[in-house]
Amino acid sequence: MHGALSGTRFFGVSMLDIQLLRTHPDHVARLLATRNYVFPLTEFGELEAERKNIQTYTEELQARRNAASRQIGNAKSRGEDASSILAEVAQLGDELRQAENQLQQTQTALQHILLQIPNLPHSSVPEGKSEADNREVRRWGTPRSFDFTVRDHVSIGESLGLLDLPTATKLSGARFSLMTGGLARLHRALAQFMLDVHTQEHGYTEAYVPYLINADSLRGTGQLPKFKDDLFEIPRKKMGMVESLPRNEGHAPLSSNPRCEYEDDDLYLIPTAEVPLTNIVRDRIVALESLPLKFTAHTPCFRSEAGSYGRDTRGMIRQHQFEKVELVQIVHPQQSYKALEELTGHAETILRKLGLPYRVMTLCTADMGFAATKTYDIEVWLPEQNTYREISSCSNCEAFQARRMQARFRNEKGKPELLHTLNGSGLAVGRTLVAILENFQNSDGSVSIPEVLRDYMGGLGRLTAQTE
RNA sequence: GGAGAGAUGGCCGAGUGGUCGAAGGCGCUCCCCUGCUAAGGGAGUAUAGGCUCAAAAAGCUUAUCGAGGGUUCGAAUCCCUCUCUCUCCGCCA
Repeated sequence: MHGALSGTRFFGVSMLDIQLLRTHPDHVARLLATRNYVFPLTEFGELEAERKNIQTYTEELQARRNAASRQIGNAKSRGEDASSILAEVAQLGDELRQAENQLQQTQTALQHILLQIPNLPHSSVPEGKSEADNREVRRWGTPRSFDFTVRDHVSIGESLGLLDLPTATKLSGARFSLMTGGLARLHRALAQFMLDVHTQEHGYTEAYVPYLINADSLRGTGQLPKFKDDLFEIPRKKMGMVESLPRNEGHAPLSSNPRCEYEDDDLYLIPTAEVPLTNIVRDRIVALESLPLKFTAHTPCFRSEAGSYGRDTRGMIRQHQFEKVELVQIVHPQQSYKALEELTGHAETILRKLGLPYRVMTLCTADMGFAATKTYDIEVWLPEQNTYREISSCSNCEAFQARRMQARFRNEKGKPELLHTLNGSGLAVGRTLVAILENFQNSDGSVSIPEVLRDYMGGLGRLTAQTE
């Protein structure tokens, strides 16, 4: 019927608990401010009041119409004359239609606000203004000291003849890589190794997932509608001319659909496997006993990185295409912070096994991603840059994504309840490769291969210029 | 790509304009009965939103039968568009 008015659809895509927003808007605004997000309190308040009025009025009219229609049905089934009720209810039509349109407009306006709001930070997250306020939690490993001049991964890879960035640029453009021989194999070995550790030691279920994904899924995890520019969009070819025919015969304009401005048939290249893995539970009510769900997948990731031109332009640190082994957990709300610690530990395990020094940072309120309530970044030591660089980001999203996805479980009372979702890189493969090249470089230009990877490398102990 | 058939609650499945949020069955929950088990009897069993309310409880109400739109006083049912599933043909790794 009038689906756009349906509460389920409408509030299903809001990100914060709408009740919380209504009852404690000031509190929410204060928390959001710590994320450098200015919540339009006044506008929200006004729209909310308007919504309340119109919705009450609309539903009242609907109730009257429904009652009248029922009477008509009754009368007719008894063979009585219903024309007086019919005439009475006929007047309702215009009024109702108008009210419904108004309600829809208000809902849409409200929706625009709601869709932009990031998640609220957890109380344990340090307040801060920039990444400078992130807090170090722990450090592992000691950066090696070199008795020769350290080189960066580009220089190492190119002099080995295994990394060819100019050719990648010829093939595709800036921010793509071409690796060959032992380096390509090392890259593959890393992904295999990570997957094996997570499936065999950490209890994750390996998944093979689509790399092209729809708008519903991206909305579910929070990439849409706000971060559309960061995505590669694949338009569906519709060659037929049929499309030029009018699609809607009714009066309702297309734009009255609150979702349509970013809803389309197009597919998008996944920016991370978090999207397909987390969306596994979208529109599902899972059994309590099945929790926690733990998935891992090795996938390419595609990012247009529209906002970061000029950062990390050299080398493989920031690419349009890179590989990642992703960890996703779908958990009981009471378990999610414990799960965050575990998941972060799972990612750390990879670095420990590889022997790469790292530190763990708690991101401050200003530096967290859109969907997260709390995030640990794991930063690996890069000797040439003489600093730690992000190699993994592990987040608890609490019910933020679950609310958008309508991902629920049946709780102890048998009632549906929103799940909590977590994700983290375990790890970014390209950056791990960079870290290996730089940390394990030798004075003769070769690179030692970490012990745990040698089985995956056919026993090879080091990459040399001759490495095939 | 061509031709056809479908999409209903946790599951199966009925329902072609009115009292249908939806028969019946299965499952599940509670109660009764039986010494235990099995069988049997009874009751209940969708989700989301809004309003009243300090809150809870409760009450009233709206929406939802793949999605969106239309017709109608009234749509699971009629019309249009889309998505997905199945069968056959073609093509293909």
